[in-house]
Amino acid sequence: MEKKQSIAHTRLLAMSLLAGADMYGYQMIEELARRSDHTFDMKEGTLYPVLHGLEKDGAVEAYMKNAPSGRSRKYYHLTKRGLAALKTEKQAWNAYAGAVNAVLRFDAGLAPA
Amino acid sequence: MEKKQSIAHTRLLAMSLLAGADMYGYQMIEELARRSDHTFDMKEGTLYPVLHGLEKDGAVEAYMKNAPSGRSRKYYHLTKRGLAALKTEKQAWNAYAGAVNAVLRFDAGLAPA
DNA sequence: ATTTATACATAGAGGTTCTAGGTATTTGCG
DNA sequence: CGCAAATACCTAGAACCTCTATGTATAAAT
Repeated sequence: MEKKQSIAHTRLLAMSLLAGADMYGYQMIEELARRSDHTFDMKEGTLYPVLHGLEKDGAVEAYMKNAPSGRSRKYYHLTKRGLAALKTEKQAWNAYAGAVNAVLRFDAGLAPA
Repeated sequence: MEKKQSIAHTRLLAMSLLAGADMYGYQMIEELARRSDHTFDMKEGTLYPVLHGLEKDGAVEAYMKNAPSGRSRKYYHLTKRGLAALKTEKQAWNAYAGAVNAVLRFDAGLAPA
């Protein structure tokens, strides 16, 4: 019974990655692992459907581009709409994380007043 | 199509509440809303099954107690085992939140080096 | 040459939260 | 008092999300 890794907020993380530069899926997984110091090890079966969903929502646009090797890769670009969605989801994340921390602090006996 | 509120980490929040004092389910929902400044509005259909799961795992113990009104309430108490689980899940939350923030900071152009 | 890594993709399993419904007691209000 | 609202518990099934497992194909490594 392996423990599930629980990467919620996949959309947020994906859009955040694409805010810096266009990337292809496989690259995003590697970058995410690197930037999170391997806390995140997102699976392909998780990311690709999310990317397709973002594309359907108009948050990202895909285009094919050849690597120097000649290999074809599918790059994703964050659209203006996607940038707006990212901003919204960042705020939601901050509210969520802040609320969890508030509850945890409370139990630690650091209740305000 | 109402947006789902996504309260992951329900177990963590529930155990954290019980770390401060024994509580009954309905009270936990109210307390959670209060301490999170209404960021969390947990549903009964979410909490009760989670409490039953915690009980099955030995993380909490339940007992009935009458309110002054005479009404019977089911209180939950965090066990030693539950306290240990809380500690573990707190660390997991901190790692998770830290990793998300690291990725978000990266996109903000604050990459280290 | 054959294995490994890269790169994309989807179906189905398993887990989590919500919706929606049910039951019962207590409080508030006209 | 009578009725509505709030309190308090509970569960089944819908909906959603992530993982496992698998498939295909190309490039790199040995």
